[in-house]
Amino acid sequence: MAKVSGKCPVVFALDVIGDKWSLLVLRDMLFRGKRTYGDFLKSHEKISTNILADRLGKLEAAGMIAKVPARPNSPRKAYKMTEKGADMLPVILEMIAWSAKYDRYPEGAALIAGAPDDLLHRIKTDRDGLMAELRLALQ
Amino acid sequence: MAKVSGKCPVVFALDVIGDKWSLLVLRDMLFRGKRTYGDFLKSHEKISTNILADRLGKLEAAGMIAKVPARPNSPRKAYKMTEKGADMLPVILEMIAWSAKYDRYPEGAALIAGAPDDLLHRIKTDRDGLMAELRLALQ
DNA sequence: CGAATTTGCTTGTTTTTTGCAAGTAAGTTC
DNA sequence: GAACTTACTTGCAAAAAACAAGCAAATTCG
Repeated sequence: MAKVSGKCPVVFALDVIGDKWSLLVLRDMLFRGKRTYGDFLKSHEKISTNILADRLGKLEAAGMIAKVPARPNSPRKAYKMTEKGADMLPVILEMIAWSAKYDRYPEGAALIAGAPDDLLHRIKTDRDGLMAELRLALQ
Repeated sequence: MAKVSGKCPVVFALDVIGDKWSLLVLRDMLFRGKRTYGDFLKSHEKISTNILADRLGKLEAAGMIAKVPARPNSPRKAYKMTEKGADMLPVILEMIAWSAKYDRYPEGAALIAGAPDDLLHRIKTDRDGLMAELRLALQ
C-alpha cells in the first residue's frame, strides 16, 4: 500500500488547508475550544458568513471535522475535530514556532502585546505532552 | 523582547504562506533545486506568469527568498532561499508526513504512482539529518 | 403556549484575485 | 547583428471573496 493520489504530498495537504481560512477554523477548534458556527464567526479575523459556511462544508467533506449534536439529544449541531483534523496539529505548531522566531523587531526594540510564551516554550521542550493535552481538550 | 506584530502566530505565518502558490515556490527551491523564473514556470502545477511574478515579489519582500546573480558576474538574476525561508522546512515536512498518512486508499486497495517513500522514512527516523541535507543543497 | 430573540445558515451584489493570452525589452547564442 | 530565450508586464475574462440582507428552525422568556 502506498501513496495514491499521484499528487505531490505538499499539494495534497494544500488542497485541504491551502487557503487562509481553513487553517484558522482548525486553529479555533484546537486552541480556542470553538465548536459552533457562531463561535467561529466571532473570531478576531472576521471571516464572512458565506465563506465560513463554505469552509466548514469543505473541511467536513475532507473528513477534517464532523457534525455532532451540540448537546445530547439536541437537534442543533456543532462541529468536532476528527483524528485527521487533529493530525494537522504538528503543522500548526511548526508554523507557530516559525512565527515566534521571525515575528520580532530587531534586537532591543520595545516589547508589545504578549502572546502565549508558555506555548512557545512547550513547543520546544514538551511537544508531545502539549499535543496530548490539546487533543484531550477536543473530547 | 517578545512577539510584536500583535497577531496570532498562525496568522503571521499565513500572511506569508497562506495561499496555494507561495508554499509551492518554496517547495520547488527546497526539494527540486529550482532557482530561476523559468524553472518555476515549468513546474507540474502550471502557475501562471503574472501570479508567479507576484509571488516571487511577495516572498522576496517578506525576506523568504533573495535575488542573486544567476552566475557570478552575470546581470541575469536567480533566486535563493534565505534562512527565514529555509526555516519553513519543518512546516513543509509536517505537511508531507500528514499527507503520507492520509493520501491512501482504504486497506487492500491497489497501489498507484509511487512517491518519495525514502523521504517519508527519513522524516520519521532522521528528520534533523534530512533537514541538514536539504539546507546544504541550497548553497 | 406564543412572541421575541438567537442561531445557522442562504442569496444577491460589489470588489478583489486569479487565470489565460499577448506583448515586450533585456540578455544570450551563433 | 539577427534570431532566440528569458523574465517579466499588460489587458481582459472568469472565479472567488467580502459585504449586506434575508430567513427558517431552534431556543428563551413571560
